[in-house]
Amino acid sequence: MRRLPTVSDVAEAARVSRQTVSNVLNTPEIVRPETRERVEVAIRRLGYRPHASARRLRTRVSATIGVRLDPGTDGMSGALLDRFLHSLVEQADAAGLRVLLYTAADEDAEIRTVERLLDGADVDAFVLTSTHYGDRRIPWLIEHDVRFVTFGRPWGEHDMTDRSHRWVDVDGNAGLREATTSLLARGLRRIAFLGWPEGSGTGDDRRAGWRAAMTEAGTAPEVLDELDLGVEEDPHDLGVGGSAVAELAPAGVVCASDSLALAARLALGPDVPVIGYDDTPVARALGFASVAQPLEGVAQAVLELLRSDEGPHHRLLAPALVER
Amino acid sequence: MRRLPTVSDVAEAARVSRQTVSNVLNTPEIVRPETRERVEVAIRRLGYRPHASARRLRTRVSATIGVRLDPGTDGMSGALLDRFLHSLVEQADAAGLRVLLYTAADEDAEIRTVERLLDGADVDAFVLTSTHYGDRRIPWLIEHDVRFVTFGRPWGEHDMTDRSHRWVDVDGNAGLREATTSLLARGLRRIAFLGWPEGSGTGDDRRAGWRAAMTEAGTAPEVLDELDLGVEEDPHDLGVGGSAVAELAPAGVVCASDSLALAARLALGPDVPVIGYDDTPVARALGFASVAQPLEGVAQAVLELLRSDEGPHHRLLAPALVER
DNA sequence: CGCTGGAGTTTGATCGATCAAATGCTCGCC
DNA sequence: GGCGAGCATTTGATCGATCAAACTCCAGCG
Repeated sequence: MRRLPTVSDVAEAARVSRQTVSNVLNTPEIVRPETRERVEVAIRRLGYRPHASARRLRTRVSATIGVRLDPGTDGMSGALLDRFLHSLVEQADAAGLRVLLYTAADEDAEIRTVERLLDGADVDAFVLTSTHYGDRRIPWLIEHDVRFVTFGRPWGEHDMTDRSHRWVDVDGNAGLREATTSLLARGLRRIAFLGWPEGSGTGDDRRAGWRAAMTEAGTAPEVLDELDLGVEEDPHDLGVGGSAVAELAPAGVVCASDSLALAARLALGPDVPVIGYDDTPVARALGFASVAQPLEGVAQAVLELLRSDEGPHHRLLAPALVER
Repeated sequence: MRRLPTVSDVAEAARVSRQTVSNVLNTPEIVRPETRERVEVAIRRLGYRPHASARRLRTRVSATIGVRLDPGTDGMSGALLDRFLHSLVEQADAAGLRVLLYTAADEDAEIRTVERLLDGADVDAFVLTSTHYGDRRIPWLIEHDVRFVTFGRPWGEHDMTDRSHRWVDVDGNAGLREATTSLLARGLRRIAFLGWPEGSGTGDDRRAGWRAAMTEAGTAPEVLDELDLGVEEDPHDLGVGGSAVAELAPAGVVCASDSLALAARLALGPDVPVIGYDDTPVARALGFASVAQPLEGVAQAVLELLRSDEGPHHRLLAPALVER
């Protein structure tokens, strides 16, 4: 394979110095227009492309984002991460950033991996998904002054407005409120909520959205409690959630996930409207409504927060109800 | 942030030269054991980690694999790629390789991206998924002497035994044969096939597996043709496949995908056994059997083919039927 | 006329590693 | 005793880019 052209080759061809070529690439505004033009022609003619590793060595910037690929996500929303990743890579690319994947069995292993990636100058910022209660990675990253953004708010623990922790999240509360409202608008009153047991941040947030909309519509507290179902999600058995919701004989159901919605749908049949969460292919296939996360928007927000130092350090995006 | 230790720092601490430290890391067998020991102690004490970019600049090897994240895969098997990616990253990490993602809108854009990644020494090998009939990327890669492996055989076009194209694939034919045989073993005879219209490599391969098993069991050709359904898959409407398969009133159905299996299942009810393909969460949730691709095995095979120059240049793996 | 300042460009050093060649050392053999 | 072979280690150059400082013009001004 032929030797690739370097800045020096371009410099020679354009009869300028290496540094001027470098300037044309990095700070074109300080180069006189006619010189710049000459260099740009030479770049195109030689098919020059900067050598990323050489640049990284010198600048100590890798322009690469590390993203962890979670092991566990074997649920129905595995495709969710997939779509998010796709948007992220697409937009990162447009911004001249690369996306490097890594995995780790547990948090400690992840911290070691992160250390390795940072020291090797492979990666200079991280995007974390599926943060959870008491996540040990967050304080470690903050303490080591590592740039990162999480997709998911910090539940509990430290202050949500802490500027050292940048995060982007989707407003599940608003999502369920909208879902519930849409059923209320159809004249339905007895709308059940099928979610997970209390204790998970996202789950409780979604539940609260349903409660708010129902309360606003004048539902009595004891009815609300009756209609509120929290079940452990079991990918191998939809029965639990299904039979529980069938017993209530609700006029409609809003759910914390599409797989719960699937359980409800199968138990209740197509005549009782069911609304899921995440708008997975299952929802599309079975034709029930679902709350869709704006993943492109999340990806965009993540990149913006990673790059800027000013402005807000967190972003809460509204999901959209996909009616069917 | 403190300055990271370099080879020179380690060399000084161990009272040897830079090169000896480098040798301990890369070719430990040529270093005298006691010297090696001293250097290793210094490495641990200083917490030294090689600077990946510096090494890449010098060696022109990036130890990074580029993987394209497809845009289209919005079907039910999007999670498939996800699981494959996870295995790949995990195993690549164990082998000291990194995985970099990229996207591209079309094949030409992908070729340009690949060029950029290669020239920037960001990536030195590629893994391509979802190869299709007449894929222009393959000849380009071969011609430019780029190391790559595809997950998916070359359908049609050039010789499947061509050593310049390394590939790994799953034997869908064997998978459907096994699925069909398992239903035959239960005493069922009228087993339908629900797949895509003829013309797709994977689809026809799976169909052929069903045909082989059925023919072996003594099914007459005209019955076979009657039981053979090819429908366009439409994620928004399962009706087409469902009503077609219901009309046949089969004793069992084997399908080319889980979403087709879902359509069959919904149309026929839980009493007619249905077998899907890909073992997605939907199959698990609804409790129908499915042919599972051995994705960890695929990832392992991909890495083996990428690394070795000897031995076979392609690998066909057998899937496993997951009964339920 | 000479001095200052700034825009535009060039020069030399550097990032952290590995390669290629040179050096020192020990051992065996004539 | 001298010499070549072979092992272990060191030295100097290099990969391709950017940084920091130096240099060259030329306009503006007292």
